[in-house]
Amino acid sequence: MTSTAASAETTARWSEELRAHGRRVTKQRLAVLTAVEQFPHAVADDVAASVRGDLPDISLQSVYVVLADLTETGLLRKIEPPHSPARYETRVDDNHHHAICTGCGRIEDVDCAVGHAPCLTPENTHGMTIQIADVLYRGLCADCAAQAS
Amino acid sequence: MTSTAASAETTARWSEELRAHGRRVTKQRLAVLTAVEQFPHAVADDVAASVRGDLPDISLQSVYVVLADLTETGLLRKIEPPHSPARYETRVDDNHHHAICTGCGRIEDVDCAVGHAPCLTPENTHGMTIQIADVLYRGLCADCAAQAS
DNA sequence: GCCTTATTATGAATTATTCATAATAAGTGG
DNA sequence: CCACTTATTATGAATAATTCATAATAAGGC
Repeated sequence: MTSTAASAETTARWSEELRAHGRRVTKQRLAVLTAVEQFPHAVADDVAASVRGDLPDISLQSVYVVLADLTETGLLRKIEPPHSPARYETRVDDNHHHAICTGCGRIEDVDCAVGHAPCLTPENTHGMTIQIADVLYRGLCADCAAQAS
Repeated sequence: MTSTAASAETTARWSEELRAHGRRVTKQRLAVLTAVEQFPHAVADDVAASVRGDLPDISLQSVYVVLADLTETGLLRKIEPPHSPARYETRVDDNHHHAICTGCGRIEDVDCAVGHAPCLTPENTHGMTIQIADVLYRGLCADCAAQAS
C-alpha cells in the first residue's frame, strides 16, 4: 500500500475539521486522515504503510495513538470484526453497516436495510435502553463465490 | 462462580447430542456443556471455574480446546463482542441477537426485531451473498441507568 | 479387556493493542 | 518573531486472549 500526497484541498478540509474539534493540526493526523480516507476499512498496519509515504519513520504505535485519538474525537469510525484487527473509516455520520466476506475478509459498506435506523426496536430488551445497533453481515463476495465453483 | 453437579437428566441429554453429532462422550465435554447451559454468555475463564467443580485440575487451555470443538460441532454458539473475551451459549438454533451494556458489560438475549430474519436483505450488497446478520445492540441496562442518575 | 483413534493436557508462541514515560512541536501571548 | 505552555508523538515494554505443536490419555468398538 503506497501513499498519495494529500491534495492541498484535502489537507485544508481535514485541518478545518481538526480545529473544529479543538484539536491541533499535525502532520501525523493529516497523514492518517488522508490514508484512511483513501483506503476505507484499512487496518492499523495498512494505515501505517500508507502514512510512511509522507512520514517514513513513523512507528506503528504512533499510528495507533493517532487513530485512537481521531476515533475518540469522532473524525474516524473504528470497526472491530471478529478475527480481524480493527479497521477504520472516515464515513462517520450515517449509521451504515458492513458486510464481511467469509472467504477473503474484504469489507463493504452496506446502507441501512430498513429505513434509517434498522433493528433499533427489538421486542424485549430486558430493561436495557438501546443506543445503537451494530450490524455485521457475513457472506461470500462475488470473487470468492466464483472461485468456489 | 461455583459448579453445580449436572443432573442425570441433563447429562443424558448432552450425551445424546454429542453422539448425534458423531462425538465421543467425555466428562470434559459434559462438564463444559453443563457449565455453559447454567451460565449463558460465560467467558472461557468462567466456564473453566465452573467446570473445576467437577474436574478440579482442568487447565484453561483444555477448556478452550473443548469450547472450540463444541462450537465447531454446533452445540455451542460463540459470541465475540469487542472489548470482551469470547462468550458462549447453548442457545444455538434460533438466530437471536444480543444486547451488551456499555456500563457493566452484561449481555442479554434479544429476539429478532423484525420477523424471523431481520436485516437480512440489505439494499446494496456489492455482489455479496449474505448468509447471516450478526446484530449487536449497545445500551445501558436498568441497573447502570439507575446508578448514573 | 484390547486397540485404534479421538480427545485432552501443557508449555510456549502469537497477535493486536495499550501503557508509561520521555521527547517534541503546535499554537498563543508578549 | 521568540518563548512558553501544553498537547501530541515516540518508543520500549507489557498485556490479554487465544492458538499451536506435541505428548499423554481415554472412549467406544470388537
